[in-house]
Amino acid sequence: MKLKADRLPGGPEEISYPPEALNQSLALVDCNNFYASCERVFNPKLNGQPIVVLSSNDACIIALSNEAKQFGIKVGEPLFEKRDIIKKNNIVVCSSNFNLYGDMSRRVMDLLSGFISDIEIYSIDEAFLNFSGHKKSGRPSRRGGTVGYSNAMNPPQGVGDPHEAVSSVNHSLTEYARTIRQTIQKWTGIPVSIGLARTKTLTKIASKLAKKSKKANGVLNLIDSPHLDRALEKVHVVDVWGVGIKSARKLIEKGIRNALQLRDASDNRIRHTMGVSGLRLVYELRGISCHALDNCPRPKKGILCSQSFGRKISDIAELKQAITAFVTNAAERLRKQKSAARHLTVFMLTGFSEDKQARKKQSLSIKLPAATNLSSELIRQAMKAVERIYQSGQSYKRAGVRFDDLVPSEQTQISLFDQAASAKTSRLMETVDILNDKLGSGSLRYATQGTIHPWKAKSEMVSPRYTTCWDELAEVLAK
DNA sequence: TCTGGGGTCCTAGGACCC
DNA sequence: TCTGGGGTCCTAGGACCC
Repeated sequence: MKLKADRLPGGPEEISYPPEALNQSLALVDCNNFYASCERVFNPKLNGQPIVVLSSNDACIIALSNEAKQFGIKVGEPLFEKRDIIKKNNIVVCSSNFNLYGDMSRRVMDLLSGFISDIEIYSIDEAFLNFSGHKKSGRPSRRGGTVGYSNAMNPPQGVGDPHEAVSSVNHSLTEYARTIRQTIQKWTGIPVSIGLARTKTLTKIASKLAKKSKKANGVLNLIDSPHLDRALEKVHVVDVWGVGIKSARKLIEKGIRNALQLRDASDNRIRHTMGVSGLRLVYELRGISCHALDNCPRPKKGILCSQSFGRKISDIAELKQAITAFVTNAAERLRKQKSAARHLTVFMLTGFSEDKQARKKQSLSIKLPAATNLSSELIRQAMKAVERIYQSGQSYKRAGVRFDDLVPSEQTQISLFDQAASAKTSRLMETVDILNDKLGSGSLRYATQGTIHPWKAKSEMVSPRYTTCWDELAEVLAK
């Protein structure tokens, strides 16, 4: 594909990029060490302490406080490999507590939405904000709010000399970001870093530098900044959003080591090394937006439930119990977003082999006779799949189920013959969902799930669900 | 003996993200 | 002894068609 300067990579050639691809003012708000920070909010004894937070099954380290990072521990490393360092340095170890993190995330995002309506919640601890419309404050946005700053904190609008106006608006944006940062810290206890720039990829870089730099004090504005090139030069190529370890190796081989060199590399070279995604990324580094802000949450395209077992499992009955539980969980989420699946995949993995690398994976994908979100039907199909791929004598350490090819549930085709029975099952599902929502997930279960779960994951060092469970509220002692 | 070419659709797997 | 879980997008290659 030949690219012209004013065409966006990956799109039809006749589409030139829209003017708004060039002059956006975006921000990325990124919570610092989010899980570790959540643990600290309700347990101030942890302030200043090194903390690591574990994945499900207490297996891997998935988050660290700054203090813990200093000991050279990295995200993704298995706990058992770091036991010595943890013990020696009195590092606090927490099992993950997603009830708590999810609720804290909601609080942060609610506050952000109060500041600006054009917001994309990108992950549990990050959101992109779009300030591009600030000169037209008051214009209705797609979400029904207004584009621009909230009234209480409307910054001065630039007037007079256009250059001065831009820099004045830009300055006020930085100040506004500081206000946001202070408010989040004060109201939720979560520290955040904010990066401002023309494209999402550049805001990622800005927020990363904001986090590191003492001078930036948590906010870095790279919009029209004379320091942009120097900033890009500081960022190693593997730290650029969208460059993983595989691409980084290839780029380094070609002498591209930092974000500045990546930005200035030729289109052909990048297209050849990293494909069209790489090209988009490089355009973003040049200030041309290829990843628009998406402020409208869309239904998932696939829904997955998988888990590593607390111990190895070789009994097919136990495997079936686990898979039934996974299907039930994923089907609940499927119905929640009002989708039905046309495709179901069951997979099972052995433990790691002795060379610590290869693990055997068996999987089977089934095209369902009709799109469905009924747990009973999905379980029936999944059980057939288990029977087909299960190998007696094999011991499994992880399994899962995935629904794909999702369609809106009202589009599902039901044969006339099945219509009455299916309507009845749908009503049953609705009731089960309502009750489980009220009484707690898993209160009503299919019998095949069983009542004893030897495959359940470990979670031995979990903190209380301070904000989402009445029995586990934080206690304050008054003396 | 000689063994098209272009198109579409589907799927598995790779790479990446948090 | 002990190696997470939930996603998205892209690509290559096979099957199939004319």
